[in-house]
Amino acid sequence: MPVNASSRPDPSEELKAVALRLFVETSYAGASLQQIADAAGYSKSSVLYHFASKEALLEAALTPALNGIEAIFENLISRITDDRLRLDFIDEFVDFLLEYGLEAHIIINQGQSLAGIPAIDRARQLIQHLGDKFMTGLPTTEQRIRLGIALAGAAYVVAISVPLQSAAVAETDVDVRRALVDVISEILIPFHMAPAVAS
Amino acid sequence: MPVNASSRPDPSEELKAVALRLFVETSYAGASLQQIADAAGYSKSSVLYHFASKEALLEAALTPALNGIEAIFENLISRITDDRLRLDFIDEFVDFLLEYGLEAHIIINQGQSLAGIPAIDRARQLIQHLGDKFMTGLPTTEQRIRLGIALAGAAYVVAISVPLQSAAVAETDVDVRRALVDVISEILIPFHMAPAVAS
DNA sequence: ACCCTAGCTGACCGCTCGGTCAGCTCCTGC
DNA sequence: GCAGGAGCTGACCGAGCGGTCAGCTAGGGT
Repeated sequence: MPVNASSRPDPSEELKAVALRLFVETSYAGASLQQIADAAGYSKSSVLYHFASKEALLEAALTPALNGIEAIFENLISRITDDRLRLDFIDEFVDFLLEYGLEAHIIINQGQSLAGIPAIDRARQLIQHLGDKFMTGLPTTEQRIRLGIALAGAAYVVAISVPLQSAAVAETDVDVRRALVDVISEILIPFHMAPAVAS
Repeated sequence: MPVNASSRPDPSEELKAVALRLFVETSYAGASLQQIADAAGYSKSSVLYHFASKEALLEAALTPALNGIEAIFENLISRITDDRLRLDFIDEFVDFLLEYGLEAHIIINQGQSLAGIPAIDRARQLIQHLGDKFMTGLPTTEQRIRLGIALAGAAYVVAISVPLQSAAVAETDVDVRRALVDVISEILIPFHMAPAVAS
């Protein structure tokens, strides 16, 4: 057989997926290579055959998500200064979260403790880039909190709700997607208005 | 001297504070007793003299926050069905976050992996209690996501911004508090309306 | 002067961690 | 049919983990 049947998918992909799940559930430090190997049905040695180290496994697991978010951040400035483009941006960001919720969860919640790992540093740089650009000309406390709640809140909601369903990405997903876009848009819409007068 | 001067505060309190910070920065599994002891200026044995185990240290560090949130959840049903009371609730919740941001961060982001530890289980039970009551009669996908983004997003924003300033809880804190209350209220206000028609 | 306890510590324990290595078993190209 | 590499594994390593324990040192009560 050329590729392979459903019995045993690509071991590397399988390991990355299992590792990702455990890194989220137990934290990077808390998930051991032995646990990952057991959960994937391999030996610890086999994991280290496919990936040079635990850190390399993390990097490999995160890389696709990083490439994805980097693509979304292309032409970031123009995409957030124009109201219609900003809605497009939110749209793509939600799509990104739904596809890479686990990766986002790791970067957001464990990024600080994993500083020094190239992939993590790259991710945090991207996030800071986003924050800087988004805030350009709007550096009030409320704006900062608005962005933080919208993006971090959305990332959290997706990360904890995705593993509950895993497969079956049917109608539920459509509902979730639309609700996410609606709520995030609502939170971030006041960005083009005046400095937000408290009621 | 009856209590003690600023030179050496209560060792237990000091250890709990240091442990809390490291549990957030490095995760519970990733923060070793040795690191905690070093950071607090004690030996590992001394930490285990004050707290029977690493788990007991975590429990002791989280308990005040749990008592605080439990008090806020008193009469939860009446506080969220009435619009004015709901605003009071949000008000107190934000105060809680500003005081116990680190504890909230641990419970939200590491609660799953720490299941089995009594204090954590109690915390997760409280959160589920909140979710159940808040959703009563409003079980749409959007409502669920609204609540998740508002509360988790706020908790995240507070948890990462608090350690940056630590002391100096001056005017900045007032700004942050007001912004948090405004944004959360705005997100949760539609809760008393009809089942939320998409635009 | 005495003891006793609170506070703290270094030495040590069993265990698991991430990582190395020699060697096993297939499958493929020749 | 056999050489060779890809895939995988168990045995093993030093290091660090959480936790135990005997013992040191003050200081207060009597």
